[in-house]
Amino acid sequence: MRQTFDKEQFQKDLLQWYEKEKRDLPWRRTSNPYYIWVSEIMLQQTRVDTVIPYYLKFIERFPTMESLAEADEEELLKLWEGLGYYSRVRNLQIGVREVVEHYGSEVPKTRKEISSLKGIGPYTAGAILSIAYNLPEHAVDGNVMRVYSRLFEIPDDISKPKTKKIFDELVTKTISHEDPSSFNQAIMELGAVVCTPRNPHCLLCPVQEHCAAYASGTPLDYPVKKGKTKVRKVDIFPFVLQDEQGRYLMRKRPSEGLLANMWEFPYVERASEDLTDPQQQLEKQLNTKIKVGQTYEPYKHIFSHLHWNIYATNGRIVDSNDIKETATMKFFTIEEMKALPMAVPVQVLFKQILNHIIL
DNA sequence: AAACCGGGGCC
DNA sequence: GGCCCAGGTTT
Repeated sequence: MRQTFDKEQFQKDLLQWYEKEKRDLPWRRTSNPYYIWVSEIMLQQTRVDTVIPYYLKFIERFPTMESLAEADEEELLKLWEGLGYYSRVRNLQIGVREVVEHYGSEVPKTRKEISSLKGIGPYTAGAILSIAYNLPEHAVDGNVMRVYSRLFEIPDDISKPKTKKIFDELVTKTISHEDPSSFNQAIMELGAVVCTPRNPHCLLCPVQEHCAAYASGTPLDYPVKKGKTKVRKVDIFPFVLQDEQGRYLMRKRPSEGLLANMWEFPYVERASEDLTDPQQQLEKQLNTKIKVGQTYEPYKHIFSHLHWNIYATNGRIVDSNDIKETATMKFFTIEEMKALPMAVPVQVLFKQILNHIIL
């Protein structure tokens, strides 16, 4: 650490600012470690404003760890619908079950024990320990790395796993032992509202005088991050297929991988240079004949690592006796479909169906 | 160490 | 269109 850094004054400036400016968020009105846990999982890679309504619904439905431990996965996924990263909620339930069964329903208070729980990595362990139990543990996320990389002009590439150790140690050295909970939340709050990626509000920053990058006029040079991921483009051909009774054929995705266990309209995918007919592909896959109807307006869905161009068609199964219903391939009525967890690109189609029926 | 895993907001 | 977000797990 550079010699001119005044740790005590830094903590004081930061905590005074936080006490005055902190946002009133639902999970800041509790120190219940289970509620903090839920909020931290939801906040992974997800913005505060998005999380708030999901958090309130989730806590209302599952006010205790015991109630969550007993929940059906389908209901969990439905509550999580639209948040993304659906394995988060399954891991959360697994972790909560471990606490109920092996820790007497008391969230453990050591990094070693809490880190052993499913879905709790180094960041979430530190966040729960500090926020709920007021222990001086580091909780380093993207915000913290950005703030500290500017405070100390850290030249290391934050996309490299090895670099994280530098930030863990810096936070451990500088964290307030009088109020670790507020300290960690204050750093994250600072990163969220002041020390932002593109437009840092340095003139409003409570720790401006402690910031090496500000002194050098280089905040935008930090954090150092490189490494691009190129997105794969795929054409998706979903078929909205009804049987003779007007029910819709839905398919449940595999239990692992992209959008695990979510429901979808059966689709085939095709690389752009492939010329095979999607309808024939699906007929072969389902071993049935399809009478196609109309096509929907094509639309896109962007994942961080994948770019879907979606060309949907509706139609009918010529003879629904061809389809042997299974746990992962069934006909549903509209009302039944409303209870199925569907990812956003699937909901786009479902909403079109609902609108068409009303008209 | 690198790949995988959603979705939305912002510039 | 690219980047970012209160990351963790798997390979």
